[in-house]
Amino acid sequence: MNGGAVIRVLLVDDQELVRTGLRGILRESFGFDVVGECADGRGVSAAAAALAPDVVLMDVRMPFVDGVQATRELRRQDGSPPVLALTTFDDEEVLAGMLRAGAAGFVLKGVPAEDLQRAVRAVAEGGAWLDPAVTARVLAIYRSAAPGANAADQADLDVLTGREREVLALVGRGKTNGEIAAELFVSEGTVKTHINHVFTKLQLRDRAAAVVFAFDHDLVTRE
Amino acid sequence: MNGGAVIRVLLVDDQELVRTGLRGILRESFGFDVVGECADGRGVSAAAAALAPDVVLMDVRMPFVDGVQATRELRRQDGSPPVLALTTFDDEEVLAGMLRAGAAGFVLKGVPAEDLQRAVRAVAEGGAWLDPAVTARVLAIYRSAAPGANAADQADLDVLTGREREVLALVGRGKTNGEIAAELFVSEGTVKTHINHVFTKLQLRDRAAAVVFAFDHDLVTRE
DNA sequence: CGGCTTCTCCACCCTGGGATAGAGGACAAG
DNA sequence: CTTGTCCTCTATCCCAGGGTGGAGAAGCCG
Repeated sequence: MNGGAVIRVLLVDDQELVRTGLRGILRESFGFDVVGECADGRGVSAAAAALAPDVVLMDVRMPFVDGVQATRELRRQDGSPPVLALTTFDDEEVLAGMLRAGAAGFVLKGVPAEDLQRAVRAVAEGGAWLDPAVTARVLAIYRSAAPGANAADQADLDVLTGREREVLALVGRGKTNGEIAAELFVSEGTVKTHINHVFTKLQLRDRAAAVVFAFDHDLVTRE
Repeated sequence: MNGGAVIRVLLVDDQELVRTGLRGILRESFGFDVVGECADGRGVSAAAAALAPDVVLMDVRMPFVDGVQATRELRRQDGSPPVLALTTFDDEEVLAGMLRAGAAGFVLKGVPAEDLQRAVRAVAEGGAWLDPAVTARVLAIYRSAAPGANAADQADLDVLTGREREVLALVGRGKTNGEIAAELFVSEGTVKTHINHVFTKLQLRDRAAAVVFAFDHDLVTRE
């Protein structure tokens, strides 16, 4: 997208002063070009479409349309530039909101100029950037959801045979016995047998409980 | 723990050459003091207890006891120093393993010396640090698990009445109609009525599908 | 007031799913 | 070869759960 050339930046912040500051910081080190500015979230999508920036530097708290909304809207269009979120306070809700809205990075105002430049560059090149101040919280969430989170679950699961695990996974996705039978090319009776074994081994009452179990143990991937 | 004073570092890496390099980098900028070294994961806990470092710089791939194991063992003791993971390749499994083992940071070998110094300092001071190269993947996981993940769900849920949501939440926890009836002090027939309404409104086939729905929409808290 | 929603309950019917008790074949370990 | 595990399939029995249709009470709102 941008082969070592100048990085085109779109600034979005309601305060003129902040925009001026950002402009200054980006001009300090060559390699950046502020191609446009918006004073609030309205029109960001249009500006991005017209100016084709490599990255959008987006404030969070703004009048009319805030950064979260604007980011969500922008990211809905494909080919849209990545967003680097910019905010003064690292509120948990704001952090989660921006990242979930599709922001590729998150920096706090008041970081050294050099860090900001690095963040913009990282995001513009398709990477991600997190301000060290918020990394700890993101990590905490990551740990509770990271792949391999079910290390301890093995203890429960390894009493099951491979086929039983397979069936349980399908039960966990809400399938009926008939569907499971069709999917595995066996008779419905066989499915019932496997399921009964699963129930017995895991002390589950019915398939609803099995679905709960499957989710708790990450046998199914969400949505 | 360390009021602006020198940061005491314990190096753990099987390659003498790497340790030498790290020593060099840390000596470059004053403020660091390498108080000890280990050539593999064995003895890290003992060394940490004896030397009381502010941070442990831990390689991942090592003979005998690898970084993940060593970190897990170290972090089990309270008062143990934070661990900064150090590795050459950013394998997903390694990343997840170290962070889940309790590492407070993750850097790739070959980062600029300055970044390494910042990472060590951030972690030593109780913060966290992620190498920009791995930030994107951590963010991806974060997004799928972050608080407020159910913002868009409201659209589906608000077709339900309060009572229906209540019933659905209990179905989602694997309860039978009888149990739900008892819990809500109504007859089982009433529960059936509510559940049927839920099924109709949300186009769910049976209670297993309802459990899946409940989990997908965070109506139930995991475990 | 009359209409609307929500919550509650009842009665009927029918199917899917779960419990139980088998049995045979494939394959590996001992 | 025997034992054991796993996968497959069969054949009952029976009830919780789900479909349908209706109805009364309470509350809200124009």
